[in-house]
Amino acid sequence: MGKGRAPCCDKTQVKRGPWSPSEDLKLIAFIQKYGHQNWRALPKQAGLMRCGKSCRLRWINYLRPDVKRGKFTVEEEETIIRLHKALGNKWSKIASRLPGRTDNEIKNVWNTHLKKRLTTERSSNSSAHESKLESSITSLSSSSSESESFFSNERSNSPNSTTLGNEINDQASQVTDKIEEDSNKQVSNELISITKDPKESSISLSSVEPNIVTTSQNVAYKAEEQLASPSSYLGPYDFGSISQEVDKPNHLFEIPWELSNFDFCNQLFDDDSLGGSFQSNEVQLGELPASQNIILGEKIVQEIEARKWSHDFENEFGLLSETKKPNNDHFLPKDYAIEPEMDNTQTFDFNGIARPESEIDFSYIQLWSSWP
DNA sequence: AATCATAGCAACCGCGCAAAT
DNA sequence: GATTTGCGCGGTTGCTATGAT
Repeated sequence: MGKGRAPCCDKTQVKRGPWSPSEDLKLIAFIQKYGHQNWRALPKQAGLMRCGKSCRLRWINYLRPDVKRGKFTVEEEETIIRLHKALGNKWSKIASRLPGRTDNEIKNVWNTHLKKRLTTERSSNSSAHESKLESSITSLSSSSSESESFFSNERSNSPNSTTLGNEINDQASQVTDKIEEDSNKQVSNELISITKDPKESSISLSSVEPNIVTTSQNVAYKAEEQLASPSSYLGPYDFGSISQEVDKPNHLFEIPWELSNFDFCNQLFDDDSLGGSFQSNEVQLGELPASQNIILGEKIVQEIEARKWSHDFENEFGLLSETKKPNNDHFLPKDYAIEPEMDNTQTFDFNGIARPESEIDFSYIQLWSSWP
């Protein structure tokens, strides 16, 4: 064995392209139980034919329980615009100020919406009459960050800036100078707070940028609310905020919070036929042959599918008692509510096997039921 | 109704830095 | 200290949905 670390992965044997529901499930189940200390080793251990890099990306951008989906709020967009002005394309830095948003998502929003919008506003404003400029300046003074960004850029970047500058009267110049000065101060302060390592920084965000903190606090509060109220938080594919969702398939099924009691994974890992290799977190996953890991992943998926259809069957033939019916049907498509609400103390008997209490939290797992 | 253009977004690629050996 | 890989980041691509003609 030579120097350095082991090779990343066999590029010829990894799957690429869109992730399937079963792959998502395998990844979520594995990370829930074992975490992701080593992305390189994870795919093999989880039974995924994916590069570790791909797994990391999928987890961070899509499957993480705290990832926030849906349209960006006006406050978030303004924050992005401000931070982009200060930092440029430092998407991860910007994302760090927007809890629940990923750098990839922010990057996409910037490239598809914000950049375009700012360009449009610039061009429309550059052809405006003096009176309109004065009007804009008036509105700028009311601390619209987006407009601040536009205006300061306009003055410095527009080819017509000299001509325009001659048209602007002294009073307007004074106002814009003040705005730019304030804006630069604000940007500088943001830069300080962002570029400093949070662990080392003692700078209070609230002391430098009230608007951003307000936004962040809102987002943080919502995130906390979601975590504190499991029944209202459905994770990445949130039916509760479906009205805010864009470009999402309509047919989803969800694994409700209650399902964590079933912990079929635990049962699978305890299965004697697998040599009990997964009986505790102390087990070295690397010791398990890859083929067995793949079998484990497949079994997880199969069991979820079986549960889903079992439930559908019960619904179809009226075998589901009223007391067992889910109380969250209002946000779930009828056909895809997998399991009824369960007594937390009862163990789930699937195919005659009593299930132990769960260690894995599947509460936020939702999957596309129809995959292209 | 069919075709084409555009928008939106998930995923991949390649690079640089940090860390492991 | 040199070598090699892991990880994270920013840029880019390509697929899908939607709108326009």
